Amino acid sequence: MTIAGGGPLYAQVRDLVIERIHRGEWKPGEPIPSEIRLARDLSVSQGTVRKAIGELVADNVLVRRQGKGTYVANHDSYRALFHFFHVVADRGERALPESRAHSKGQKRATREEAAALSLQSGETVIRVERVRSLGGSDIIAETISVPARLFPGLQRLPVAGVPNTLYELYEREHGITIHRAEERLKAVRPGSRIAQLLGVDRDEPLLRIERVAYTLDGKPVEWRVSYCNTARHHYANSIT
Amino acid sequence: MTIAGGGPLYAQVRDLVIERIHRGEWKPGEPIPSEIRLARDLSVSQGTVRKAIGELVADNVLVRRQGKGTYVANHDSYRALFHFFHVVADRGERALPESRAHSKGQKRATREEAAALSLQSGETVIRVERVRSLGGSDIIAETISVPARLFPGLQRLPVAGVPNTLYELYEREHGITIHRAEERLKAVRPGSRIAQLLGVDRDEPLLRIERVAYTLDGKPVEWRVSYCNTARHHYANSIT
DNA sequence: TAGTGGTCTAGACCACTCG
DNA sequence: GAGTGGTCTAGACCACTAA
Repeated sequence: MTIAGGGPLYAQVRDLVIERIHRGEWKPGEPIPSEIRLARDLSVSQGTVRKAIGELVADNVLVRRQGKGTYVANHDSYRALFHFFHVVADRGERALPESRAHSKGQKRATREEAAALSLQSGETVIRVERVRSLGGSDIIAETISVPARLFPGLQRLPVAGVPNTLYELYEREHGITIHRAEERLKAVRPGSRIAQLLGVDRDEPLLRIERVAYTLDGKPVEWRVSYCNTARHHYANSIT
Repeated sequence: MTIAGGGPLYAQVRDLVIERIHRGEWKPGEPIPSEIRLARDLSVSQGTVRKAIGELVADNVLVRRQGKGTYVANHDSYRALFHFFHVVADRGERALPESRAHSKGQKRATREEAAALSLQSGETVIRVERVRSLGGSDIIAETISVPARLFPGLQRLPVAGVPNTLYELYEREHGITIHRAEERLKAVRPGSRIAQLLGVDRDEPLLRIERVAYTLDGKPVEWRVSYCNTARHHYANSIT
């Protein structure tokens, strides 16, 4: 272990752990070897392994459970709900939305999609359109685009089979873990199609949320544009 | 040091450091004692001090500078720009806005202000209204409310003297450090006053940003409602 | 009781800053 | 060269989990 590329030992250990997770050697929800075991295998001290793991825990890649072990984080509904979904009712509890996909297809990437996802010109994307509701009201209309080449088999999934929490699907079926995302928000007037889907007037202001989602190794893999009716809901953000 | 209240030693050290900063014993921009010095004074090992300081660095309370020392973080324009100000031009560099305050007064808190700032009924607030511009265009109209009791002397500041980066003023003049904030975003139609201030039509959708800002010890000290013209700008958010 | 993560110590050496 | 933070080690003991 002391021979590998530059940087401190703990950083090399950390990168090795990331590498093994990324290669699928250690899968989401499963435990990784104990700190003592890893230290012995890599010929470093437990403290060094501990520092490496500590960084990955802070970064939501691993989860420690005292007395049991250290696990690869898996992105269940709870994480999806509190981490990536920021639309909340003005009054009432935070809740996971219902989803109803109404369109799904494989197309050549538009210029916007190609730019957001760093695609070659002419690459194909799988595009899903759906409406999400909270407390029975349709609140969000969104279009989701992913590179077809990264999601083999997804094109054969029927529209009705598109799950509510897509990031779980990406992880479970395609081994792709969404790790971070960048969002851009604007207030806009809806086009006629969006207005119809949400049942609002053409002059009702909507919150437009554009999101690019990235994997653990920093590659963009999903582009999403959501139009949100914020009459009785809002987008919540914590700055820490 | 081994006698104090519950919890691990490093947590007690961490809380003690927070306490000394909060009491003004160690001020923003100044160095705190070295790790070795602290360890000796508190009769703990350097490793324990190091862990305590590490948490505070991760939390943006302290800043480490190798070879020099550990400093209490100070919220200069740079931090204000990249940490708390999220409105960015669609094209072009990230930039700090210009500000022009046009109203300032001391009033009884409205119900909304009292709720946001946990005020007693009848308490007074200082209220500032201003317009912020980016690249020469007026982009944001906002109202800022703070409890008068926490900002003595602020009421005597003339409107023209309201600085661009208020959080620096809070810290420098009143010893109040803004540590975190909660924001709620909506798309709305502007009222006539806001429309006039920003020079937009009454049916132009605006992004309404409501913010409550908190001190290091978790008390709300500022309430801010901003209306933002997002025709050529957007609100940027990173989810990590 | 065995195995895991969590805390704490003591000491070594390295990298950086500054006088 | 003295002082600071940064890395690494070795070992001890505690707290929690599960068989």
